[in-house]
Amino acid sequence: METCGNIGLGFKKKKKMGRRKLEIKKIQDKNCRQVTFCKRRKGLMKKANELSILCDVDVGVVIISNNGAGRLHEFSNTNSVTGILQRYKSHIKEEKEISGEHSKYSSMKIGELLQTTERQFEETNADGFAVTDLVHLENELQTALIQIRSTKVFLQSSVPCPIGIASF
Amino acid sequence: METCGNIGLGFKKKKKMGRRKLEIKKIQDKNCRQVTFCKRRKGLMKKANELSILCDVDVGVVIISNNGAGRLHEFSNTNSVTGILQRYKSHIKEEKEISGEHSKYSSMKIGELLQTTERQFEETNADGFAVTDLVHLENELQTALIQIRSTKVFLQSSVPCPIGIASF
DNA sequence: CTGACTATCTATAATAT
DNA sequence: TATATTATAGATAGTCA
Repeated sequence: METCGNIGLGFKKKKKMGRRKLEIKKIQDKNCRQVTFCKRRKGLMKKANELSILCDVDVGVVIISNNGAGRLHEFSNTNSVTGILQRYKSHIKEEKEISGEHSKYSSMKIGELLQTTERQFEETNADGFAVTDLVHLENELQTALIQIRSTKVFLQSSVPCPIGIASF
Repeated sequence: METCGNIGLGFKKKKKMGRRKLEIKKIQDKNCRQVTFCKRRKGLMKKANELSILCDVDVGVVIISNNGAGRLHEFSNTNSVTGILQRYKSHIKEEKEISGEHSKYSSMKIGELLQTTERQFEETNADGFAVTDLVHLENELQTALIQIRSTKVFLQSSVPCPIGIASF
């Protein structure tokens, strides 16, 4: 058996060899790539968590694996800028629960959501801007984005879209 | 001088001591926290880049430092889900160039943008969903989000908002 | 803030289970 | 697939420039 890394040596395996230097390029062996992905993903998340604690900063990490399903992995210590990714994740999870129940947002039609957002924006504008209103708008638009992305994914994969917008 | 890490030993400095184990909690000494932030941020970005190459996956990292300005640092090897953060970054950069010029989007009023998006969505719907249309919608909404976040930041910092929406 | 230096700590490649 | 092991490559704490 050859090494599965990027060294390209042809030697046969020995028991308990330690790590060897790794060239940074795509790992060709599929199995080894998966093992490395599992390890390094875990390591990256750990580093991100440590950085956020040690230095008191907000950190967000997203990883999307191409292997077939395009699975999403993420770390986030906060809910501000990276909050959209958390919501994205929970939305995907929600879709996988093929129970007929939908959240407040996923069961709303996108067109309605846009109209509501538009109306709320104008109302907000009449009284001048308020941060809380903008936060609300932000959430609305993020939700619309999530729905659009979901729809896009389902169209691309030719799978029936389970959320409310199918009724358009 | 004492060590500035999280060890809490009271010994005096010696020349060229190596690293010592670090407890994962907020580093109290401000200077040392900054140095560690600089190092570990760099390390995290490197790891993220390596992971994306070695394992052929999409990786996005965002770091927002609280220290005063709330600066944004990021890594992204792709433009898909994390693309919004890249655009966010470039938008912030653009704002810092206080030249009177605005991009196509930043000079558009949010209300107009929402109406345009709404209209485009309905037109798209008439012919059924198309991925390219959804991509376009996605971009529109992301831009609206960016503007809302910008406005929010400027409101919170009590600084005049330089982009087009101030005319509302 | 960055950039070295160096001793040490930590992550992880190869491998086996 | 995920985890365990072990030797080693790589990251970095403390420090100075």
